[in-house]
Amino acid sequence: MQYDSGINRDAQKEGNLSLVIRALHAGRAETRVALARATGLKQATITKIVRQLVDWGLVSETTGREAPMGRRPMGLTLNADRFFLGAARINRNYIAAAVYDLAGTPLVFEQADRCPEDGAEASLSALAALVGRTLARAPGPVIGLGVALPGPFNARTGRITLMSGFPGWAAVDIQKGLRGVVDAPVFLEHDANCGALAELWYGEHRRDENLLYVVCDRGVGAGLIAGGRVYHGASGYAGEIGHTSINFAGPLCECGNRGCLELYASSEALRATYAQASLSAGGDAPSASEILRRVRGGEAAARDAYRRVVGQLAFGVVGLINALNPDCVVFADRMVEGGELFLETVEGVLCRHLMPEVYRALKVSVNRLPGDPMLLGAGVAALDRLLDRPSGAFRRAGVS
Amino acid sequence: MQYDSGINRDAQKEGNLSLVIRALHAGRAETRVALARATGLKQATITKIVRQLVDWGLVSETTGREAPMGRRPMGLTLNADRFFLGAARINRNYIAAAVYDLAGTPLVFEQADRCPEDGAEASLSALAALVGRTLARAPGPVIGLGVALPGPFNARTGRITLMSGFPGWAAVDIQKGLRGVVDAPVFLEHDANCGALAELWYGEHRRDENLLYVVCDRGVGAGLIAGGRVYHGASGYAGEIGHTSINFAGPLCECGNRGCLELYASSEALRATYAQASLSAGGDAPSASEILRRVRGGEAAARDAYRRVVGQLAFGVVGLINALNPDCVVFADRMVEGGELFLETVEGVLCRHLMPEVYRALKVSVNRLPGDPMLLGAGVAALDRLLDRPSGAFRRAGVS
DNA sequence: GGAATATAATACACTCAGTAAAGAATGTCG
DNA sequence: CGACATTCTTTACTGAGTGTATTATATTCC
Repeated sequence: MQYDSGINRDAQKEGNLSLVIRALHAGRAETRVALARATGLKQATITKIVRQLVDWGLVSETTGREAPMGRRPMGLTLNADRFFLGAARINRNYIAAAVYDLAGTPLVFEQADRCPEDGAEASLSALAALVGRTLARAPGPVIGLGVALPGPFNARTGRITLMSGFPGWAAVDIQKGLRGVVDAPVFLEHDANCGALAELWYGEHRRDENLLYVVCDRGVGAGLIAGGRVYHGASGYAGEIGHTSINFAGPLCECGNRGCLELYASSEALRATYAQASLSAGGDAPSASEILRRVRGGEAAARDAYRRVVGQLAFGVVGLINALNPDCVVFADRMVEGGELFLETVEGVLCRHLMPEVYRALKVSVNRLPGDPMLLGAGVAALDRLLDRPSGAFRRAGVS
Repeated sequence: MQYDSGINRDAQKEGNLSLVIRALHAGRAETRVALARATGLKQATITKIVRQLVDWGLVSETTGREAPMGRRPMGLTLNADRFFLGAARINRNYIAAAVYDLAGTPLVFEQADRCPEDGAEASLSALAALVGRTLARAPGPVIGLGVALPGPFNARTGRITLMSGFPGWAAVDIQKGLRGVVDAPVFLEHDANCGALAELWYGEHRRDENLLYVVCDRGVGAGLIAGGRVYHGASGYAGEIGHTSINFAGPLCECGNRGCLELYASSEALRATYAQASLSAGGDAPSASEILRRVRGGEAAARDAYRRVVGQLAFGVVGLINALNPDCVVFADRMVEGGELFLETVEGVLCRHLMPEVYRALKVSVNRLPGDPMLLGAGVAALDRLLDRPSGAFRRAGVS
């Protein structure tokens, strides 16, 4: 396994380029002097680097804001509309593709239902076609394609390693299957990590280095950012908390374990809890979306069931927070759509079960990004990795 | 907050120096060519760097092993006995100090009982005196002092932030208190992280990048290595799993939560379980050490109690493993001293409660380092951080 | 207005970490 | 011995970052 690799002259330059681009994107600096301060590099160096970025068309100079004294600094802005990011997503229910600009604005978006019975080969072809169509409508050069996968994957082989509901997918090389339709590098990422990245780049937590992104719909998973970088763990299973037991005497799960979090905190759990509580076992249990509508509408039984299930989700997340001590936790996906009751319940549980010192320092929030945050995050994942070698990404595409 | 800082020429050089030293220490390369391959740097560069290290006295050339053809390579060895590491530890029960060489061999060791009633100021003075005495007996230059602390601390202020059994300690600046008695930089680290570092540098897991080090005695905690670096989390509380609830209907804990792991998996829990099971509630419950002796001796009641408590510990760790997906888990401290029964029990629980893909890739082991692994780890913590700027550490001390 | 001052950005010579290329050193093999 | 093969060093070179002086542009104060 390749350990850390040495810093040759190339790595030095690329690293500093990346650093400057990231600082500009995050709004951590808007002038050359500020960049020098933020990076620790000297002004002369920043001048050189910025000139490079301006040459590529990635950065523009604007009239800077007023200064109390001295020469007014030139403002620097990342041009969001000159390079574009491709994004794709495979889900239990659908496949989707999009093109984003560097500000995270979706410019093209397409979605299609997934046909699980089609088999992996055919589904991958369908996704490739969808992606090809979408990226063809991009208004400019697409520098990379990110793919949000519904579960852990093997980064070396480009294959999903485990995912109920995706039989046969372990046999297809997703990265390879998409490389043909795109004239840019393709990057795979777990969708929960995509969500975390989207939050880190475009959400309310851009300054945080340690972020926990909890996804809860039919399953429960988490994306992890540690020290500003995605954390995958040894084999890509970091954050797979859905099958962590929160009750060792609980009911049997399909995974063979007992009392898994998914049995207590998921859309299915919500349906079961609601059906049982409302005693309406006569008819079919309403869908999770319907129950969530009733929660927002104020129906007492729905709210009770929701409170209970969300409380159990929060209880499961307590263990994660104690393990990771993140700066912030963001919840996302369908289960958060119960209105203000969600955060109320979660914060109540966290307050009771976390150590006070940890709870006080913790920021808890719900996804507020418009659109599909994990699809956006797929684009971010591509950008994040492209910034390991910025010149490779922007120089070529910039010459137009 | 200082984000990533730019790579100036200095950082480049120091980074590559560090990389070479780490590669040599880990035995990942023993010749210049191997170093070039391992780091990605060119041979000419390695020649320069190695010359520097030889000048400092850190590296020696040996007669290399035979080669099938061509010139025989010169072997390179890290001189373990030219620079030395100071280590200190504060614990519930004792304070300790030691001097290690770079091979992790203890050369000087002193220990003293802690007097909790003395107050923080006096205890710190006692520790400082102990450290001073110990380091004075070092056979050569001590390049840094690492201090293993019994709980989370604030790296900025040098203060313990929370620790039951350490009243008043939040008010004293430990780093400052020790800086006076040592003519070298002082570094603080959580003792669980120290253990993890010791395992990473001198244990059986030197090639692993993600390591989980579980410490269990009167309390339960964990040290985390992510991507080869210690992971602290947002405020140093990462790995504090002792007060994670594994049973939301469990008994009340002193922390205010219910069913905390510490109530089920600790030396106190072992005593309680054993006392209850053996029905010997008439007399005093035997000490944990005594029970562990009986476990090794084969007493059925002791083994039953031990199995149960260790099983609960493992159950608590399952959540951590699912969250982090480490390459390996190492258990340490008093609770592992039950002989082969420990690993048997732990592996049984992990096998049942982890996802098969995660369990299969996971290495589980028990601390086998001689002596006090966390005291050794304190020294490693110092070394690890000194290697952020190797020239600062070795150049000065090398001129003798 | 004009001088003094302050801040931003650039120009230019310079430093030195890393490198390409050639050569020296040291081994095996026929 | 000479023909390889491999390791290590030397030399001249490249170029990223930098110190310093200079230029550009603002405010302030007389």
